[in-house]
Amino acid sequence: MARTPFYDKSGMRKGTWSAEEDRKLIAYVTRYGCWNWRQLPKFAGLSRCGKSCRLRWMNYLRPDIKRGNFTQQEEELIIQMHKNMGNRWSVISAELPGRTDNEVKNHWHTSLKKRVQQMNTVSNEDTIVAKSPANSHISDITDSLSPFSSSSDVSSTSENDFGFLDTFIESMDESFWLDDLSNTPSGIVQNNTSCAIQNQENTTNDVFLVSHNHMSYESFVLDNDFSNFLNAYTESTVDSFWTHPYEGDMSYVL
DNA sequence: AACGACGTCAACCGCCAGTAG
DNA sequence: ACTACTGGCGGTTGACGTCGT
Repeated sequence: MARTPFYDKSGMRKGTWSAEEDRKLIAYVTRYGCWNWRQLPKFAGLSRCGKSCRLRWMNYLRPDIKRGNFTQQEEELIIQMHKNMGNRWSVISAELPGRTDNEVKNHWHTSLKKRVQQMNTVSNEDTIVAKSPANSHISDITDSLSPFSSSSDVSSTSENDFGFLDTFIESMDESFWLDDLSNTPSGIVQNNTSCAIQNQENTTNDVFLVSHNHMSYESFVLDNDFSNFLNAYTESTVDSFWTHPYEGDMSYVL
């Protein structure tokens, strides 16, 4: 079911994601968030385009994704909403907690579409669609849906595929979140802070990230941009800042 | 056992809207 | 007003699994 991995002309990897790539993406997004999908693969050490990373995260790796078979309740809701608004998959999936638009779309094309067509053939009346609750009742249905509903049939395949994730999460102790930040105090950037950063070992090839209101980030390469960073942020308040080890060609980063 | 037809779904592609400069 | 960039959306593809002959 997966596409054979290959590299395109520009050296970007395409096709099925490997477990190692998944681990890198999960580790990075969990730790730093998705501040810029296009830049993210460079920092995460992935030879993927940002679009591919976003898709992989949104459709497969997000922790709140519900897996397993669709319940009858979910299917009825999809049929009802599709009747009302057509192929608005993102809108429909928004009413199904834990389901992605891609998943809903696939399920429609592979299963529900034929079912609806068959029902329409059997009866000239609108069958189950007409009998389903009107739009005003959709919320009643969705209220009972949960990403981790016990009614969902979680397949063993999914469990096997995500075994590495369980191991990964188990290995995440407090130091996972604090190790870099503990070396570079966050908050107000002061001269002694800069000294502390400069005195760190192996910072020559580090990228330095500054967060603004947890909304945007700015990056510096320590050996080239450090004076710029000091001019811009000394004695100013920022949410957080930390170094990010980067192995490779630094011209690629900027 | 071998083969083809069909089903499934992760991943790709092109397009569009929103936003910043 | 224009351009470039980015994220998001929906349509489509391709490879593997399953089923029937």
